[in-house]
Amino acid sequence: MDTRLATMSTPEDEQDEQDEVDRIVEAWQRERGDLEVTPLHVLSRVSRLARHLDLARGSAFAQHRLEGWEFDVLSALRRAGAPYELSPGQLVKQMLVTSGTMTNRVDRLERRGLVHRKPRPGDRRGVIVGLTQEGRKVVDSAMADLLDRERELLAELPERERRQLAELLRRLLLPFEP
Amino acid sequence: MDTRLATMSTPEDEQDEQDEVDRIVEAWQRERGDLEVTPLHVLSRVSRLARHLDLARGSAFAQHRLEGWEFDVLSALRRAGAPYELSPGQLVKQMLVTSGTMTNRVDRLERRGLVHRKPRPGDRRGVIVGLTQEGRKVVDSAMADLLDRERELLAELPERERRQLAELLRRLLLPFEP
DNA sequence: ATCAAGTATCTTGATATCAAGCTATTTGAG
DNA sequence: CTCAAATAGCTTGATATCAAGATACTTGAT
Repeated sequence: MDTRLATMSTPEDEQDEQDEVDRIVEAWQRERGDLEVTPLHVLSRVSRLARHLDLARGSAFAQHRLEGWEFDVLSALRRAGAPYELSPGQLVKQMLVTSGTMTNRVDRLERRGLVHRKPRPGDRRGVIVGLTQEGRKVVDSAMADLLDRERELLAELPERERRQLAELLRRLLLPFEP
Repeated sequence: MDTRLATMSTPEDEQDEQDEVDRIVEAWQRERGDLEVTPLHVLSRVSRLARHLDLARGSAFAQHRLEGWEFDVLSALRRAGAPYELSPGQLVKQMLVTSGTMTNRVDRLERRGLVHRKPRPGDRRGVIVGLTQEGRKVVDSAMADLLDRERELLAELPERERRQLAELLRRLLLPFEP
């Protein structure tokens, strides 16, 4: 199959080449002409980009011996501000994971000395998770590296388009998190 | 905290309210004024939207008793066109998973009668994975439901903005998949 | 004062995933 | 023709995740 032909046949003449999603949409149109598959142009790209981003994050954190999910927990505590403490329940809400998952994450981070648990004063059901000094050091340097890596990925787009993109994504996101 | 105040203080006066990412960026700016955290405006939204999309996909597939990863495999076979066959290696390349993962996925789909394996003619190392009739029926109806659900999510944006968004995402994606 | 309902966290069992390595087969250099 | 390297798919062991439910405590209605 010659992709140059396909490029010629697109309605708007973008100078850019096809990406994987363009090929997927084309295949669906060939196979199921009866379906309106254009939503894939936006949402499949969101999924695929998130997947690549996840892999990039993984490599940015590797130097700090951190998994992506470990960073997520530490950074939530870090940006909460001094004294860098949150309950497991608050962490669960921010990360869209189950409580069992969070128990496991905190267990592991505690074993590595990056966070500590303490009883919550006045509510004996409750626990407070806090950053250790080591934890804060690690998350601060990992965050700097993550931002460097993210800036590289965004280098494709000039400032104006970045803002546009952020605004369009916000509008899709708002129904989920008002 | 009163979010109405925050809305007033944003530099550009968008009529929309804050989303979770705006709050995260604000928190980082408060805690680490020295870091340039604006990349999060795009990339954290991509991650979060992908997560929500994943959950939405899950509920769209539930009626068909399909997991998201099962649909991914079936749909790759479906859009390959008749006779709906691909090698495990081709499936691995399309989905960014390891070969062990794919073996497991195909095993499970085979047990459910949605795909079948057969030896590849002329190469005795090789295997060909193909859709069964049942598999094709299931993926066709699941795809229709998925697109319905995706259209709902995109209802926020008029056609013009959808195209814009797709084009901006393509530019970020191209370096990964030329 | 009592107790049902709600809340906060943890436990258990199942499973999808990955990294690393294994086996069988094909390819290509000499 | 021979054999090292490449390729294709599978196996194994470890782990992060989830769903469901257990445990312990708090709140609120009566």
